[in-house]
Amino acid sequence: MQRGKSHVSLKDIAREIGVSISTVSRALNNHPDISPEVTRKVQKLAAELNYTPNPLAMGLLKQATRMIGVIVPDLVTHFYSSIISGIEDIAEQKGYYILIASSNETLQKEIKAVENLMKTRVEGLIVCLSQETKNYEHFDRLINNNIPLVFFDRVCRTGEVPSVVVDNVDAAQKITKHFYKNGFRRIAYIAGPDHLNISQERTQGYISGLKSCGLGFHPELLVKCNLSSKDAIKATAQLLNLPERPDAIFGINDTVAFAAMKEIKRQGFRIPEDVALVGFTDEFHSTVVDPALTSITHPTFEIGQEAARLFFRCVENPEAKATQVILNTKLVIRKSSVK
Amino acid sequence: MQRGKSHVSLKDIAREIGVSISTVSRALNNHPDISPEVTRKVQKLAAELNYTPNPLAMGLLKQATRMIGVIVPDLVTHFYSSIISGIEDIAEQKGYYILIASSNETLQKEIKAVENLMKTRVEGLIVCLSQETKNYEHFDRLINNNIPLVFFDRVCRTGEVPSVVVDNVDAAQKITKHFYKNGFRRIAYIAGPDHLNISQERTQGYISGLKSCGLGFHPELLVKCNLSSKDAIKATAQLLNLPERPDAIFGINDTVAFAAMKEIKRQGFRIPEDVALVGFTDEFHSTVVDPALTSITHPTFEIGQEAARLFFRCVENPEAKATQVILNTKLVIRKSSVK
DNA sequence: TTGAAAGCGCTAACAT
DNA sequence: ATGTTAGCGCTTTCAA
Repeated sequence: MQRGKSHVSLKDIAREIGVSISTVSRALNNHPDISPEVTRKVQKLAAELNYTPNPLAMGLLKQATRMIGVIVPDLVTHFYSSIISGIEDIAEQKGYYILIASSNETLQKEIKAVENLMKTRVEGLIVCLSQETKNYEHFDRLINNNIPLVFFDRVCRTGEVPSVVVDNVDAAQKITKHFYKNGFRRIAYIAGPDHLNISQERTQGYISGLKSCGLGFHPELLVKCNLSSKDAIKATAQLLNLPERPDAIFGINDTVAFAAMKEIKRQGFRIPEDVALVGFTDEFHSTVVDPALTSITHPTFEIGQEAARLFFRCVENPEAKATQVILNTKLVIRKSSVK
Repeated sequence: MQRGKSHVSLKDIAREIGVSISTVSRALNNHPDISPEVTRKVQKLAAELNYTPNPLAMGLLKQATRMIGVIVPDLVTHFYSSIISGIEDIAEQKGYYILIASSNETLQKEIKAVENLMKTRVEGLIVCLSQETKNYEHFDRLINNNIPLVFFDRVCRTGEVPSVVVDNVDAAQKITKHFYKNGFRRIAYIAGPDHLNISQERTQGYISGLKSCGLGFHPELLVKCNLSSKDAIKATAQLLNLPERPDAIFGINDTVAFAAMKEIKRQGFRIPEDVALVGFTDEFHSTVVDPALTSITHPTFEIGQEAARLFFRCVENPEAKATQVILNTKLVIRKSSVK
């Protein structure tokens, strides 16, 4: 068998059996007009020859590629990998494939990824914004063309675009209260860039959590970083060097939490005796580190599944109005935050 | 703009300018026959309308989809994510996209993944075998049809299929010798399934390493597991419960190394004082755990790049004979193995 | 019950 | 210098 001809087409089957291409097509689709005998013969041969319809031809004809583009800030974080698995799970059930691209946390690569994926004629996009993204023109173009689009975790344009998020305010409150209950009073928070919804919401939960515990908000205990390991270490150092050191820190996400852990240890502080730590992360790594990290765990697989479900709702009903699915997080208490 | 008509075609441009479709095609491809004026006009309009050639149409015509299928045992391990980034890096330069599938370490899903990817008409496959795979029929079908195929890390059919691996024998020897140099004498090894090349080769390196240190090989110090966390914990427990406990352990890969670390700690042993530990892993996690894990680091990104390069060699020259690229690993010494 | 023809978007051989 | 035609694989109207 030759390269480029390794796939059987309707033509091959038609020639072999001695009927027209259209008859073969109908037979394979169980069209009632075709005689049972021909249908049987065609289907038998097709099975033998391992016929599968050419998706390029179908795509061209139906103007539907059955492909979804997925853009994530990075591929090497368990958080995104796991969400992707969730998307894949639902997509597979619908006979769709996903094309994965990484923005590497930069706006420039995100724009490029949108362009490239649209070039390949994906039917739409499922996206988690890069940390740099505060300009949404590249998405507005999709919105205006009514191309299916779903955001998850880091979202924007929530009025027009369906999205999946977790209840960040609640999560951050849970953390603050947990610290309080365990005797910590100088609770610090390492946030991310202001324009990200996750950062804003968690900040809001942090502050309202402090209030409801009767603690004041001390601006010096809220530091920001750009979500990179390096910057998170700097932020942690800044906190540890305060005249009045915090006795508890929580980080906005995985990367930040682990970086904070490294820096706290490096400076010779004990966790949780000197500084308690809580992360915002998924289940995987929290138990590998030492001490095991108390953290808000995300239902990552479900986030992916929900995002995919919203996506197919868009595909099937382009007029439907944008909804937001809010999932709950869980505070899993481990050693890093209990004296 | 309507759904399903959000992409401009040659026809649209042709109609607008009042020339034929082929003229437009030629103009866009800078065909010398076309008058400079028409060429200019066409290219200008194409740019304005954001024309991009329809890859489905091109794929149909050229019988080349510019897509590569990639199958990995799982998506949530940094090792594979990082390799995928490497593949993507080269693929992007060549204008190819990759379609990622996970076998979830099962043969059944691997077969399914091969089938599905072939159905989408990827031009070929880059694969790391699932841990269950010892039957290669699903790949033989590709080989016989001369469909581009490259294996990495866990490989088979190396005579016929190009592959990228690391020097596993050497790596395992390095570990054994490192243990010896640091005063450890009862060196244990947690291997994987026998049929996997990586397991065989590392076992071989382990044994020859022992020999070259003048240590005997004690069969009870070589245990096997199926590469799952759970099984690796069992294997570790088995080692720790030996009448004569090993004073050093190395695990065949990331998952195993981390599981071993957990179990050693859980049983109350100190690392490295009671039991030293070395992992076979990539750089990312080794420094997050405590104590930091000495390990053989894989050049993951390069593995991906090399695999992609081999793939394109197949595409460009289908007759070329299968070569194997062997990359070197590095032993990075951290606290877990030095008393 | 079946076949012929058109068309999805594109290129290339073959006219003109 | 440009247009026409055929064909990549498939479905679907229209004809028979």
